[in-house]
Amino acid sequence: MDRRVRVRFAPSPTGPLHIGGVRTALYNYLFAHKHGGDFLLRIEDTDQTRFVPGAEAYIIESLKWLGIEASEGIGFGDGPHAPYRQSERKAMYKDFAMQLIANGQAYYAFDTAEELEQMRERLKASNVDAKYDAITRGTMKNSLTLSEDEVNRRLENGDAYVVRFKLPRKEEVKFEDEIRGWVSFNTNQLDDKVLYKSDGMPTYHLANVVDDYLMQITHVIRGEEWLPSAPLHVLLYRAFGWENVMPKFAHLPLLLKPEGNGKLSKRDGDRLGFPVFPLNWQDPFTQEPSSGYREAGYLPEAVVNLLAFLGWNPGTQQELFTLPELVQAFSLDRVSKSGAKFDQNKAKWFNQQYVRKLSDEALAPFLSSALVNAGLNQDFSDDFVLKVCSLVKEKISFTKEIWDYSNYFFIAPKTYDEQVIKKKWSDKIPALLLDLIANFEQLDSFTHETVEAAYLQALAKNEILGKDFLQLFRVIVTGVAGGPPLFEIAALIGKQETISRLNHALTQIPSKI
RNA sequence: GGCCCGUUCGUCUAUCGGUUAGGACAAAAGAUUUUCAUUCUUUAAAGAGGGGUUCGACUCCCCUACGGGCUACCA
Repeated sequence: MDRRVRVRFAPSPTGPLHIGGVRTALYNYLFAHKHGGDFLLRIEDTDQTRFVPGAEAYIIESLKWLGIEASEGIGFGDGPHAPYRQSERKAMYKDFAMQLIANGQAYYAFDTAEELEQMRERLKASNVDAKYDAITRGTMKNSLTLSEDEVNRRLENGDAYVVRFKLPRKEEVKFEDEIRGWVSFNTNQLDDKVLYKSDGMPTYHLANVVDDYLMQITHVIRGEEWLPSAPLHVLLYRAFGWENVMPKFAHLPLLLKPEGNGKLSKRDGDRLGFPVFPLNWQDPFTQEPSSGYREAGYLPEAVVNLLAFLGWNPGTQQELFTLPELVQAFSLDRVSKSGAKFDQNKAKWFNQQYVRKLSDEALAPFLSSALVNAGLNQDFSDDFVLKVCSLVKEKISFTKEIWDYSNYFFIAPKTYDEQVIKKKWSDKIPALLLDLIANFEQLDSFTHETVEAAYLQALAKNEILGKDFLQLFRVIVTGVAGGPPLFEIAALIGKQETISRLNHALTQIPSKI
């Protein structure tokens, strides 16, 4: 039985999507495209208490920024299974819960929070696992212990109830995980999970299984944190009689904190010195900001590439992959089993590779927006900006660094690298600068070749060696000790500006020594 | 605590019983670059521990240790 591959990414809108979630979405996307299938985005908003305004839009914007486009679902155009937001599917879950009750696979439970608490306290005191299971269910207030009349009375009365799954006793549940191989659990360890909550919403377990069934999902690719509840899901498919179309499971290794302990969490925010979110985010309740990859100067292609390699590799030496290339190369059996720590250095390297590949035209907007911020955007031509990009491109690792490395093209330096001044300035310098200025004045064509020739001529005349002056010359023109080839910088900023900077140095620097 | 999953250089990883255990990032050294960056060359760096199975184990099995996840009317 060959079914069209259909996978889904099903986040909860409880905050910004963190990169672990992004990677899960990416692997789903890659898998779907690899097999010519569908990738859908479903929003699992069954917990109304944790709903965060803006989170859903954030998730969609993040995926779009990264190019991880869904073929159907919220934000990407509804498909045949709309709605894709579980809160809007609310009505249909109850029927499924009732179906299970009718089959004797689930039951009503009327226990209050206090009663549940008491039960747990009691069991803990006697050193027994505190769970609502085959043993304890007989001591609680549910449709298994209460008379039919009493249950009906309570239901008619509108008493609060939940629907719990009646877990079979001492049963070995096995399934073959696409990444981990055979995994088995004993139902003794599990509890009678709530399937349907007293607020009329399903829990994750019910909604997830029902929706995956209805949406004809063939592969469930999700984080390892779901592994312990996978047997419950398997049992649910059985209880519904859907075992023949049960999706295959693939539980992804977790993304760990770089400093060692624990999985990367939303709460890590900026504490780690690198973004854990794709986009900037501000918590609507606390106003607390969190930074994102986009704003930190990462390119979406780089983020996709580096995330793909956290827990997967192609088995070849190739490390740089475009999204289509990843689709080609991806396979679940090359996903590793153990958690991966995020490595900031490697992330930076990936980004650097992509920044270098950028055309000047593609890089220019990042510089232009910095110019707008500096109020200088009117003063320079597109062509000039493009040339600056070309010169500075290989110096930067992140797009947002471009201004730091190129501001002297637009603004004459106000300060000079002190170490270089201290080391290289001497009494012979002013005369040399004067000659340089004179030579430059005579140039009709101000190119890096003519500038260099004029520079060499002045050096020779003053009997100064290049190694004693070039870096000082650089500092005089740019203010800083490093950068692209100096004569090209001079040629770009032009004759007048270069001369003006020399004059400025002549008047400013001697007084500072 | 219980259950489940995992464990190769500092980090991401290759290896699917026989290799001098390979690559990348980071680190160190050198060359190139008038500078910085780049680039190139080189160096250092790993199978958690203990038992088996086998002619042979990083690879298969068991135990221990360690790490992680789950243990809600959260997902």
